[in-house]
Amino acid sequence: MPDNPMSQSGQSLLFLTDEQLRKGIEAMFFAYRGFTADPDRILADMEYGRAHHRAIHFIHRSPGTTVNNLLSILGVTKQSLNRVLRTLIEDGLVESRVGKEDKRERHLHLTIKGAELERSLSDAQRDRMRAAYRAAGPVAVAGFRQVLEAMMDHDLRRHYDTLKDRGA
Amino acid sequence: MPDNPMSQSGQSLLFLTDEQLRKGIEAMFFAYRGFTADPDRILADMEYGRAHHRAIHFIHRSPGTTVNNLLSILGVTKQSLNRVLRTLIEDGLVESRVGKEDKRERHLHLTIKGAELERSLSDAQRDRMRAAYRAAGPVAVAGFRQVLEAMMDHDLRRHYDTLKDRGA
DNA sequence: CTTGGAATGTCAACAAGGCTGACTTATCCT
DNA sequence: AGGATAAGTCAGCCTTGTTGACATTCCAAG
Repeated sequence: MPDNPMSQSGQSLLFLTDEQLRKGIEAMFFAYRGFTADPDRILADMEYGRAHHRAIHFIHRSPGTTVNNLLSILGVTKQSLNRVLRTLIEDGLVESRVGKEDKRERHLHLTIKGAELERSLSDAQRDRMRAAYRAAGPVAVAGFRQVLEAMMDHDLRRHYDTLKDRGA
Repeated sequence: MPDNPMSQSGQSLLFLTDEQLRKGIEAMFFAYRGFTADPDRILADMEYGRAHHRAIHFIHRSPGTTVNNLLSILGVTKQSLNRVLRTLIEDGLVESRVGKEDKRERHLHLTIKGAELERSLSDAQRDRMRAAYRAAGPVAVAGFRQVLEAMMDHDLRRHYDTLKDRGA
């Protein structure tokens, strides 16, 4: 069946061509813009940016996480994170509690107000994701996740997997 | 077959849960970091950044494109693009030719030197993409593209489609 | 044919959010 | 007691986004 591009041989030949790979690269670029567009719009009205969104997301995801842990998840420097964290704490969106076991540590939690913002940001982002999932269907979604997971750096993949199954 | 998560009913119930959507969001976040990591490493050694990479990519992709067209593809202001473009032109990676029909326009082309950098950047990025594609397989790749395409903003999707099939 | 508006591209100045490096404070652990 | 670790801070830099003002060119209405 040499004419059917979906045949085994056709698949194995075509999906790794430079042309296919380049389309994948451009798809990532354009899709990521869409992915961040809705939260960005919400944040633009406040004095926050994408960095605040990321911090809020992962604090919500791992309540009580330490600054150090957040640092390695986000992959930024401590100074960068600290600037963001300081404004979030000052504005009463995030609470920093001295560690009970180890008093050097600070455990981060969202306040009610912080959880509200997290909710509105993730609602917006999930709405788009849901529409994309629905349009593409469950088989496509499984493939989407597989490729993304294979694309991650080893270290980030570890963080992703650690978060992955909590509460699933 | 109520126990098989891959059954029709299981699929249609599970792939749109908030939990599934949140995992997709995190997969996008971590995968995008991997996606840009290799070109970023190359660029860090020079005095360029990700913005230069994007400009070079799309000039390579659409030789002779105007500044205005590039602007709407990249979705930045013309001042932002101009700064990047100016350094690329000064360094002899990009050539800007006054339009023949409309002298207000500037048509952009990569020089030999520019094409060499483009090559090394896209080689690095394609290598990672190829490994991910190979690991996930052709069916997953098709799904990956479907979900990403459904996630794009309408305007960006138009640009993506316009680029999509040239030379494929 | 000229003149005014629209379009294209350039320059100047500023802000967000990355980065490095040096340092302090508090705490833990050997 | 003393080194290692967690967090926070200050200073200063770079990239890359922003807005506003401006020059050039085109085109169409008077």
